[in-house]
Amino acid sequence: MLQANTIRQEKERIIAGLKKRHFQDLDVVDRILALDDDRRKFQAAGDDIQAEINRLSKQIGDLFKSGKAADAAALKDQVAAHKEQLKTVLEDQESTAVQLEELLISVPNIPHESVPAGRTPEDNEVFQDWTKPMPDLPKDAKPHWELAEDHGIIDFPTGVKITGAGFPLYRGKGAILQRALINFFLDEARAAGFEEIQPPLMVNADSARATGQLPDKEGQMYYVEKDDLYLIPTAEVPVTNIYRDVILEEKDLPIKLTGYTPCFRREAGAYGKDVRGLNRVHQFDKVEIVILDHPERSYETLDMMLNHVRGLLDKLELPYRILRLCGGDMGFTSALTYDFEVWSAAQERWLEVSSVSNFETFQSHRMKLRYRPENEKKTQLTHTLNGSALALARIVAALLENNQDSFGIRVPEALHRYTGFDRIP
RNA sequence: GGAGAGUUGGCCGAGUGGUCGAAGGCGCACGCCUGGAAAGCGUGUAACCGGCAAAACCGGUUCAAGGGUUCGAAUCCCUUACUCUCCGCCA
Repeated sequence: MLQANTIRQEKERIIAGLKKRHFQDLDVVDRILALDDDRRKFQAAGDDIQAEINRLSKQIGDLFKSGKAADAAALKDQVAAHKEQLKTVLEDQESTAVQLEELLISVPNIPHESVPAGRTPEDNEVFQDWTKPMPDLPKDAKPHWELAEDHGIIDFPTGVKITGAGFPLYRGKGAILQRALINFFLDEARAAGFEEIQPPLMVNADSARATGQLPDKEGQMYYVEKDDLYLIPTAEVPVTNIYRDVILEEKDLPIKLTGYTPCFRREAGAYGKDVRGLNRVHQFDKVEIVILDHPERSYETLDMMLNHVRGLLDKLELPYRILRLCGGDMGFTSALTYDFEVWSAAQERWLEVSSVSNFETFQSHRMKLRYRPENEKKTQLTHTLNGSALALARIVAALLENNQDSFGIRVPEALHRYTGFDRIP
């Protein structure tokens, strides 16, 4: 969430940014500034009254001690009058603050200057295209859900029986391939200097709010009412929240974390051929990378994360392209997002497998994640970044489809030491 | 799940109505001492909001969270969360 101060100081930039997002309610900016002014007026008034009450209370104490109870009683009446006054001021301040908070939380992050204009996914900029040849598939090439069934490695119907649609059941080499990919991704992240985290898979509302899933994506998360907990839609939530309400030292930055978790997403209302098989599921595995870094170098860090993901896809020998999301298609909390898409040869479409974003201070403000600059007293908000590195289900879809031949499926070499086999079946 | 005890600053810990943003210790920073270090000595060491664009300074808030009693609450009362101990259950 943006800070009222930032909006006051950089009003023009904020409005331009909101326009780029095609955010409708532009005069929310003026309403925020007006409420913020009110809030500060109420606070100044309240502080003055409270200071007077504090002063009088001290006097009363002194009077009692020196045995002048009658004088004290007169002052008590004064305090009582001030308290009445204070009560209404505090009520006004509180309701103003609540309204201000509601407005602030409704405002999305401001896009980075490099974010392309545009409204829909079609307007996203192809930041890096695939220039090498595409896989040459046999005439009777099959989509991954047929391949998976043929080779008995993913059992969709039994997943439906046990749980419901969108909960795939992996068997035999299919299950091993999952494990192999997870270990491969984790090892690569560790080699790149990320600390491995194994976080809780459920989070409380405070955590979901801090990273921005609440209130924006409430309907996307599975919610356990009895215990008031949410199943995580991504490791980003528990991993970033490690540093909620923390003040770091400047020298501690950057902090680089990685974690594998299953991810749970309700994906309500999604049906049809675009979501068949592994294209969109309610539970999938993902290795996430999270970085907390200094505001001055967060965009270099974003580039570094891009390189990390490129390396993974290169090693998996998958054709991919990178999109720079346009203002209208970016997530609510992000300032700049790159999506990685792999080519799914049998379906002849691109599948999103990674989303790498810089949130600047949007999450850290909600999260109260700060750092103390060297030799300075005042704390600053840290920048937070994260990316998938990588999400499994669609990677598996592409691996199966792109590497099929008339005998089965070839496993890319980088995975052999993890799978223990080089072909399916 | 049942019973009991707790929750105070970066950490440990004192504090049962005013002199408490909070003793003391540890840690950390700076200085003295030293050839250099350790030890010792001294000084300092929370966050947030507002006045204010910033610094100095001033005001306000914060002793798990929220509410209440009181002129005045870390301290008394209520609610909630969490932690620990014992019992029960258990991968």
